[in-house]
Amino acid sequence: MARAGLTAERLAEAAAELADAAGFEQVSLSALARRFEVSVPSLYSHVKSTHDLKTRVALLALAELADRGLVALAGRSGRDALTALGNVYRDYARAHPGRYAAARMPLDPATAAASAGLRHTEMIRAILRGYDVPEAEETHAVRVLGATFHGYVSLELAGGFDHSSPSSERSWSRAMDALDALLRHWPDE
Amino acid sequence: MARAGLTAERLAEAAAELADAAGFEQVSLSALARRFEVSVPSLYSHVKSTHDLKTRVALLALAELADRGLVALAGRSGRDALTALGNVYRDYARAHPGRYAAARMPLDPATAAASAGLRHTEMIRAILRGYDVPEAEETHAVRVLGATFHGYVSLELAGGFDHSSPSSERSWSRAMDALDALLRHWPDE
DNA sequence: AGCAAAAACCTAAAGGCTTTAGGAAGGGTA
DNA sequence: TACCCTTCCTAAAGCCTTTAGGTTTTTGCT
Repeated sequence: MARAGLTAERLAEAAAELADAAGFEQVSLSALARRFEVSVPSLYSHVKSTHDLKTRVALLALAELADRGLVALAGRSGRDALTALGNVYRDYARAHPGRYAAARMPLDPATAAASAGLRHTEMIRAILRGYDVPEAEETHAVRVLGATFHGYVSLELAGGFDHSSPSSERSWSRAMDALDALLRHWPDE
Repeated sequence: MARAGLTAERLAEAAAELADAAGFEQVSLSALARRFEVSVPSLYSHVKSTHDLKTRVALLALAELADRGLVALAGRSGRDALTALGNVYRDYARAHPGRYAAARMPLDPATAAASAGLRHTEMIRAILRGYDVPEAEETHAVRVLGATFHGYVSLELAGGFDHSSPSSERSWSRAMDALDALLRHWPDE
């Protein structure tokens, strides 16, 4: 019988699509087996476990996000760079909620170190170059920016800002204004 | 045979303990049935489904958090109030990670409306009374504060700030400084 | 107290998911 | 061609949820 020609990469890609369509928690080897018309145990030739599969989706999402962030930051600085990167996260989360959820999955330290996670830190750090945040404060500022980006996107995605005015669109824009103002006037220690 | 004397509330409480000890995803009717030495289907007399159970844990956590927030805000204003409420979220998340995860669970609109979620919004709005944020900007500021609180706590809980200096403790303190500064100098529209 | 109805509990069973064990077939290579 | 590695298979065990339908305990009303 004809082979499906599976690889761990193709499985991760299909799992990412499934996650976006049905939610990250719905990702299962069973679902993928159906999708590729293959028996479930066959998938264990490519992937160690469901957790392994999900981890691959997480790494995929982190890498895609970092790629997009890098493109968005090219040639921009200051407020421009800030909103560009913010929009990358927000747009990605809305277009690929399952992948975004995957990217938030806790990774074990070794996997995390080999992931694109560090590139994300670097990108936020790059934004700070357009502002006068003292070097000793950089990490703090990176964490605050990362937290606000992630927190906003995560609350918005969970529907926290639905059905109430003003629109989330407007609040997001004001959030970017606020972060810009914050970085321009970063408080003294 | 003696009855276990279960109620939906007792189940939710036990589920919350289980969530804190083993993770919110580990919450299951099976585990609770073992815990109370009762058959699994018996639990359906008290709870409609696993989803129902998890929703109850979410409501429990939201209410506990709101209660603590209210106490923390009493008699405080400005920066004091800001850090007090921030610490409530952060401390709760660290002491009760499973409950905190539950509180972030997406609720359907009707359930969300009946939850303590609105009290949370009110508490953050109360903090703004200590600052000169224009009324038309209140909702935006509430969302930014909520996003930063949640985002920071969530990233910290996922281990994002482990194994790197400076300490997360220090960054949290600086994050509170930053939010305070932001509210004192909220940017014009 | 007596008794019926409601509530709490049970067993049985179906169906979905993961994972391991062990075997068969496709495809490349000597 | 013959071999071997990889991909795929069936079988089976173990966990989880949920529904169906029956029994026992408790409650509450007369």
